Amino acid sequence: MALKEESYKDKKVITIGTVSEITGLSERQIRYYEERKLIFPERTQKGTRKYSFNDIEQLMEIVEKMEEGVQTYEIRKEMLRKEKQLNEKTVREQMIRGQLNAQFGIQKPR
Amino acid sequence: MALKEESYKDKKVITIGTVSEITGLSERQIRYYEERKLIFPERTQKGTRKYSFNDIEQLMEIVEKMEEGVQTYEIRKEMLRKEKQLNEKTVREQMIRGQLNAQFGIQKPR
DNA sequence: CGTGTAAGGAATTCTGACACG
DNA sequence: CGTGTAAGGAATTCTGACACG
Repeated sequence: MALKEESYKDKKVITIGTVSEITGLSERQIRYYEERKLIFPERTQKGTRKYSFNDIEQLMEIVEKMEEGVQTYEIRKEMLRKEKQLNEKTVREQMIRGQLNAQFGIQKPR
Repeated sequence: MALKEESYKDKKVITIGTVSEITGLSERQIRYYEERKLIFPERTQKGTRKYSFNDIEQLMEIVEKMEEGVQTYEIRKEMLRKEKQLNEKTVREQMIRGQLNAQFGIQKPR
């Protein structure tokens, strides 16, 4: 798995002006979508927002939904739903892994 | 090839303050290494420097060299040398590809 | 609801220069 | 050579609010 590359995608290093340029959204819009809990930038010590490439992709998706007339609240619900599914999937996988380990896994030496 | 991921690495989106934070270098140092042609940030319309993750990695390497007592001029020479090697390799590969194409490649229909 | 805008302040970035060495 | 710093100006970002609807 390209873990190293992923770290670039998730690192919050981009200022709002640059995000605005890339996405074509106004800073007002970007801050508003944060208010509606659709994106979660980090803050520097002085309070400046920092976004990741992932945030930018998320914003692109939001733009598409908005163009379809979907409201921010609906977009948020959809996000939460998908997150929940992902969590359930992870739990399921870990349970299976746990059972496999119990039967065939490496045991601690006694 | 992970082209999409590479695009994150090469995209110039990070301001000098953030680069300074990540690398531990002062802004003065970062600007100086640019003056010595060791890194090549882009500029916004208003003149603000923008760096990529690649630039940050390059800076990390520069730091190591500097700690070994290597001067910026030497580091630059090394960079140019490596670049030249890469170019020669590419040319060589393309020549081989060209020859293969001439003998076995897809021909334009007559 | 989603977004524009003017307002005032704080933080960021830029350049050219002086300093030390 | 490599880096710190004070200087002055320009551009960025932030928040809370009013506006339209």
